Amino acid sequence: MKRTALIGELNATHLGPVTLQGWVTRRRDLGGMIFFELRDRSGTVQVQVDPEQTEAFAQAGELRAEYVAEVTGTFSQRPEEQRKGGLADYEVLAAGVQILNRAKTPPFELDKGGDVSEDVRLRYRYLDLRRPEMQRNLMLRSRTWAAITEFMEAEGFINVETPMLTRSTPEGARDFLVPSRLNAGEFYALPQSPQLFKQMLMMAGYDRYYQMARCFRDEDLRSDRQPDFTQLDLEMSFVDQEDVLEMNSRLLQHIFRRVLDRELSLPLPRLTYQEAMDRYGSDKPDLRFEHAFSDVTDLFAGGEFKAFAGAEAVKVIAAPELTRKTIDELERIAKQNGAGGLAWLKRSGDSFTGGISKFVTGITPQLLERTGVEDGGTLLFTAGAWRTAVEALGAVRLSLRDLFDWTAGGPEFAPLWVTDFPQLDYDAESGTWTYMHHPFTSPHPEDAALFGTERQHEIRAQAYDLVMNGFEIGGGSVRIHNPETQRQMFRAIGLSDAEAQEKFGFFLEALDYGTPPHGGAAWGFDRLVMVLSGAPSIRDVIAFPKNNRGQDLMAGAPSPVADGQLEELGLKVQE
RNA sequence: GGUCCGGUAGUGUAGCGGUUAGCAUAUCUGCCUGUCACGCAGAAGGUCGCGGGUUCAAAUCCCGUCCGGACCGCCA
Repeated sequence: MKRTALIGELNATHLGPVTLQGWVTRRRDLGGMIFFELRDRSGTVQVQVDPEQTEAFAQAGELRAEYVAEVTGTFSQRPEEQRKGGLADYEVLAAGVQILNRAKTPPFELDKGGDVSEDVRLRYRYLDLRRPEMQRNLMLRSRTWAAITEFMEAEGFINVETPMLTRSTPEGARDFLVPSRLNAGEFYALPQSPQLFKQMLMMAGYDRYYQMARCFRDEDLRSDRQPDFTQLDLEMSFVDQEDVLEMNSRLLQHIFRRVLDRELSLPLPRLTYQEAMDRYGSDKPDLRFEHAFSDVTDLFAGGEFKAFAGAEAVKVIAAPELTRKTIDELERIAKQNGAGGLAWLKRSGDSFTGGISKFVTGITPQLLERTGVEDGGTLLFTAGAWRTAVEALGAVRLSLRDLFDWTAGGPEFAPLWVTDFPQLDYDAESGTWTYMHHPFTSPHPEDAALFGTERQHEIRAQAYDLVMNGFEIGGGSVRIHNPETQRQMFRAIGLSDAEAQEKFGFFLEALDYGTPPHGGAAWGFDRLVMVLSGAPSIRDVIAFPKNNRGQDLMAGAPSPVADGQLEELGLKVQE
């Protein structure tokens, strides 16, 4: 290799002859003298070419953006008045400039890449990925991966791979299916997660397992969701919930040290699901700022404002002064998140005006006291069923965060555990019960007796989520290891023993052969890297992501396939 | 499936009933020996996403459609 150093590694010790290779970022041709910037993944340095170097000068005149070039010359300090700090204190005086390859004019200017529409960036992803910002993200991703495996190996976890071609189970997300040529008419499914496999590894005695697992879910995309994504999957035997939380907290601490060079103090804050929902309207609250709700159900109960009088919950959040237009916009958000409306009040001195002010004359002092709203500020209310009221106001809280930059001045990272998720969730539309986490989650021992009773919605699961900055970074649970409890759980979600046998027979069978108590977690690796890097979208930390429609605009996937391919698989595409 | 925002030279944008469709940058040409988002002068570059409608006249108003993004549904 002719290259003597990566550009970003250059420092005072390199003064003297160097050979560098990279891409041309920018050329400044002064006529009698040419400067250009040479860039590789580690950094950028200025190259100076004097006309006395006839050959080099001629070559430098040919350079254009994104040409690949090799420079030999002398790494030197710039004239004193031209030093701009760091690598900009130095420059390379070129003796030779060689064009290694030419480049077409790029479809967008790389140093404006952040402002270019994302479909253009995705179409030319290999150019987008040349941008220093993207290279930083992918290098941070690599360091995060390394920190994880380093920690897991040191903690005695065993890395085991599980199949990518597996069996479709109707639970959870929609499966990606893969037709089987050797078994015409039958399909594999790509794994939504290695859940059952990792539990069987526990049964098999590998009492600490981990894997960086690719997972696949055929659901609609979001800025933090891709159809194929990466999980840190882990599972431990002979542990209780505290053991799992403790180990995972130390893992996060380790990642912070290695990747961000920051000290994270443990234990992490915790909220129960109930508390998180009640105060912040989310099971993944953004705690970089407070702005919790106040409960004012009692103040309105039986009062003259009929919409609130009989509500299960009336919640209020204090906001700065808002225009009617902003309130209307927030109401739209509240409604989209299930609320019937968004009531409001404006504080003027020691009273309220506007909105529902004529209904609150009797309770003004209590409202002022409980919300602490500033003079001129606005109170925003939702009411109704508890979960609807808090979820809608939670969405409003996040809109206010973005509107008023509420995270400014707060901590950059706010990780916490959310615990005690409900075991079961009632789906009003279908009138059925379903699991909240997944059907292998163990209930709290003291709640298990409620299975099959009217109070089964009160069963708390030994399930937990790791939340950071309003994103669910990971989650997991203590699993059911008792076959009878597993059957109870299946019955509770409407699966008969026969149906359970049909869908999960192999798993239930394994459960009967001596299953240790076990529990674990899965981390959304892409999301973790997104939050650590401060990127606004998961797509910014994935090398080749898909757009909102699940398309890879560069490779052109998905695509039609040849008739012959379909035939071989025994498939026919419906017109 | 739904709601909202957007689609105008390669890129980013202005224009919102009558413009030669403006600006910046990139590109090309010429000049320029300390620039660093180099500068200066010039040139080229547009089916205003697509289709229909209203109008004397549509980038602009209306309807439909396609495309991108955010969110709801969905995602254990």
